[in-house]
Amino acid sequence: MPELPEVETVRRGLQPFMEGATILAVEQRRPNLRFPFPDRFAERLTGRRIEALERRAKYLILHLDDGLGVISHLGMSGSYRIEQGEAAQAPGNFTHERSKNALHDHVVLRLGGKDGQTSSIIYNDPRRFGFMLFAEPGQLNTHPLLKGLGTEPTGNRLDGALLARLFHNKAAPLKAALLDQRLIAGLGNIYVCEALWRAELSPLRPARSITGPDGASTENTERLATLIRSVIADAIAAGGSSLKDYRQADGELGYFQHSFSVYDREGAPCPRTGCNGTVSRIVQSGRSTFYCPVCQH
DNA sequence: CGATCCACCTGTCGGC
DNA sequence: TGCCGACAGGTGGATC
Repeated sequence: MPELPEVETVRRGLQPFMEGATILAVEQRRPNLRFPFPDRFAERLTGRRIEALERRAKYLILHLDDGLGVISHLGMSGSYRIEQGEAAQAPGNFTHERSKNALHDHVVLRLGGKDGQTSSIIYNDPRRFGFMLFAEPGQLNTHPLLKGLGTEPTGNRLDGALLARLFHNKAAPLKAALLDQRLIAGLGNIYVCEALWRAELSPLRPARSITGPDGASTENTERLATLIRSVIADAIAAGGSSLKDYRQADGELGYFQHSFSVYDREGAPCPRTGCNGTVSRIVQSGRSTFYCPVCQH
């Protein structure tokens, strides 16, 4: 269930195991996910040291000691889990009571940490919309999947003035504009719905209608920018709090159980104090939008 | 060019 | 119970 906050939560969970670790072995169990694995995938990873694990938008990027970049995207259903100890010693041994979920374990990385501990990092992805690709040394910034990405909604670069510039002359509905990764990178269906609800803005409204003439900042762009940042920050903070038990009994990386104001709450009363509206579900660009038609204008 | 749709997959859930 | 359709957190690529 990965939007930016979930991917950041995964990154924080993997980082202590990955950074500084050496890749001892790689098991690639099928030829492709959404895309074919790169040629010599396992071979080029084996023996390398992982220098850093970075997140950009919804992508995870491993930086290896020979300059190779590994770009990992979780798609709709991808997840990583960490196994330590005996269970991790036998990748491929899933014949006994290992759940049928193991059917979708597509990649296993055996790591030797700087502390001498070994671990297995397992990528699972039932729908296989995720992928792993290489960026050759020095090519990360020009990689086709990364070069067009817009501004991160973390930090302070996303403000009302930037949003106004991005949306100036955009006829597309706010919902579609906020999902456009070339404008803001990392927002997905859930947090777009939640941010628009917080900002009391209708997802149907043309993006350009909240900017001033000539793309000037307005109260609306200021408020929306602020609330996008806060919803993402809140979600990351909540995901982070679930990190303490990232390794559950089954070894699954647990996602924070979000409680949403509108997402997936069709028919529920609008939670805004003083609003007597009901959460609606409509379809925009083929995807569900949840919003309150009473207080979002 | 920009804006819109579809395709890619498997799993789950609700209705009959 | 079983079957069937709708739907799911994303995005590259085809098409207009």
